[in-house]
Amino acid sequence: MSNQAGSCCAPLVREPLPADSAAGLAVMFKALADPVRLRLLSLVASHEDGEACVCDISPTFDLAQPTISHHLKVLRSAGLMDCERRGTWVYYWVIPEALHRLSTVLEAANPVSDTGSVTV
Amino acid sequence: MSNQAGSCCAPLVREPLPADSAAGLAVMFKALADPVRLRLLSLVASHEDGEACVCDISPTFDLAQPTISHHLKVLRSAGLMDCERRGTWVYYWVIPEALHRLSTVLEAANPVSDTGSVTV
DNA sequence: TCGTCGGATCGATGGTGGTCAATATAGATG
DNA sequence: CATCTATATTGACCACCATCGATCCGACGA
Repeated sequence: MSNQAGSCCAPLVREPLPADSAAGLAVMFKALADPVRLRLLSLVASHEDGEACVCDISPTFDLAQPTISHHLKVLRSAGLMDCERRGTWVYYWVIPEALHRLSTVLEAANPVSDTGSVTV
Repeated sequence: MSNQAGSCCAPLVREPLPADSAAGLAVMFKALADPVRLRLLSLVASHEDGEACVCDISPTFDLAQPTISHHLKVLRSAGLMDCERRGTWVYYWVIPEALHRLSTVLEAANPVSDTGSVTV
């Protein structure tokens, strides 16, 4: 839910961002606006097979277990991750398309090529 | 300040994000975690010559003037924008390198090829 | 069936953030 | 100097959020 894919993928330096697109993007950026969640995302994404169970990544943080669970839920609600239960453990993985969309939105008009010349 | 350029530019899906890098990135993502600021950034960046004075973009929002000023300050403190006074008006512009860094960090390892197969 | 373990949910709390009215500052103009 | 305009700063208010302890649920093993 809350995935308004499609018209919100133009780099925001190219044309003014519509208000509704901005609202949707803000939800995702808000999910990234926390050091713990950034590290959680990175740990899961860079883990073997691109997925990890909570017990693998929890010990990395000096945080109570409900706090980790809360952050994972935020990332999942924002559409950045998904999870699945396998027996006793719950595995999380990153949704690459979500990251890709955000990456595209942030692309600069002139991606700092090595020419060094600016517009003119 | 708070610009630790260099080691924080590897896509976070490639390797676990160090805690200090995560803290720095979180500051920037936090600045983007608001619809008004996303639209402000986009309006300025897509404006003529890549810069705009506050009076150009303020009327777009139904917000009080101090609120706009506050959001612009957040974006500037995060290193995403800079500004300069020219006579009566203050002009803002986006720092492309900052956007580029964030864009790089969010790059997916496998940019969603159509194969659908995972890894291997 | 019972106890244990992994993980999610609930409720509370302290801190942070978005917003505004009021005020201050800086430049332009008379 | 007086005054107007454009923008920033201050202080306050309310909402939201990160965190925790307590509790609950689902799966496994004895």
